[in-house]
Amino acid sequence: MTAGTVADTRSRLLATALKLFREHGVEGTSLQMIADELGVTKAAVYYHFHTKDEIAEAVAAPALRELLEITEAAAAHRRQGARVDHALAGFVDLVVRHRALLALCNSDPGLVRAIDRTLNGLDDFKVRLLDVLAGPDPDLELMISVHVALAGIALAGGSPDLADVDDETLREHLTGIGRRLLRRPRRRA
Amino acid sequence: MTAGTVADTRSRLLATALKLFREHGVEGTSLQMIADELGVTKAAVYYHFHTKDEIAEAVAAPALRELLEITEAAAAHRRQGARVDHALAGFVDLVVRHRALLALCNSDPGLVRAIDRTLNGLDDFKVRLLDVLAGPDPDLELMISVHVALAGIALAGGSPDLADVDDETLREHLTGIGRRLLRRPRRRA
DNA sequence: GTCTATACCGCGATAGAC
DNA sequence: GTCTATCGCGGTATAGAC
Repeated sequence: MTAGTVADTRSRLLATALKLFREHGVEGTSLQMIADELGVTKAAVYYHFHTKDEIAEAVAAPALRELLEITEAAAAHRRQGARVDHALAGFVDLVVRHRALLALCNSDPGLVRAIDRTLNGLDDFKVRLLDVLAGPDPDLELMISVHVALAGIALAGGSPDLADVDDETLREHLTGIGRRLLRRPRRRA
Repeated sequence: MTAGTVADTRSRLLATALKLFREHGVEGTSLQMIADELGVTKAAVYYHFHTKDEIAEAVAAPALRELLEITEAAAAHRRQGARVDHALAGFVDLVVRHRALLALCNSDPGLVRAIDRTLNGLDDFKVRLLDVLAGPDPDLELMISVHVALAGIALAGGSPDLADVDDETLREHLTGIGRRLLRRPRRRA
């Protein structure tokens, strides 16, 4: 029997959307294009997602959920040093693994807007992560360093110039740079 | 006599556009809104700028021109150390002075897109600046550091979290962080 | 040279038939 | 669950008044 038609159409739709987003950006992709590629009408797309933003959010959701989990897990450590290590390593890893998505965010912030409009997500995550990385009563220098580190790592990860660096190498370098910025220069073994 | 009506309308238009862009973002600002605020019709706006992108470009143009000049001036130094110092100081200064504009870029990359579509600008500038900062045959670590530094400084400068840090203080901290990232830790007097 | 009136077409979105 | 039809608004474009 033809079971799972619903979930199937939904996931086919998401896959198609992601592909088109990567090619044309979020704003540059119309619902019509998605519908045509799927062989249905615009209105059919609306049945599954009531808004273009919802589609963008669904595309970005897995990475965001991961970021939240990493941050919470990091916050659970007892020592501040361990919190920073965990959060930094997790953030770098996330950035490296999702750099295609990040490149999309940078070139087309329609994604960013969609995310924090519908999921109210980015701000919460950012504040929480900044907290964990800066620790209690950070001085101004450290606060600014944390901002530079997060923004710099995320954007550098998504930069087309570094697209052909392999994941492991990029991860190592970004972690090292992050540790220097956050005043934790050396890592054991 | 009523001289300078032309330039006047054009600059009033730009000022109005900038104000509305700051309030609603580039994509969130319609030509109709700009026209209404000025008390003219959409077509009148079209007379001065044939495209919305042209308006966005005109808003960002002064900062971009400055960036180009700084980069070229930096490249003219004889020693690589002096080139880095000049470019870094100039970049940080630019970021700090134009952080309102930068905040706009971050929250609404419509600006970014408009810029490098019409002016073909961002990429050229970025490549040139990366060159100057990384110097001849940079290793991978330095290349990545430069990316992190540029992206991090620009985004941190535009961050709303740091909006109430005064210019001079922000400039000092960003410069210090940049120098650490670019392996030029100490600055003389 | 500067603006108004008017139009076009594609977009995101909605209502309702099948 | 998908379609047709329709809406209002957006950016773009032209003709023509002054």
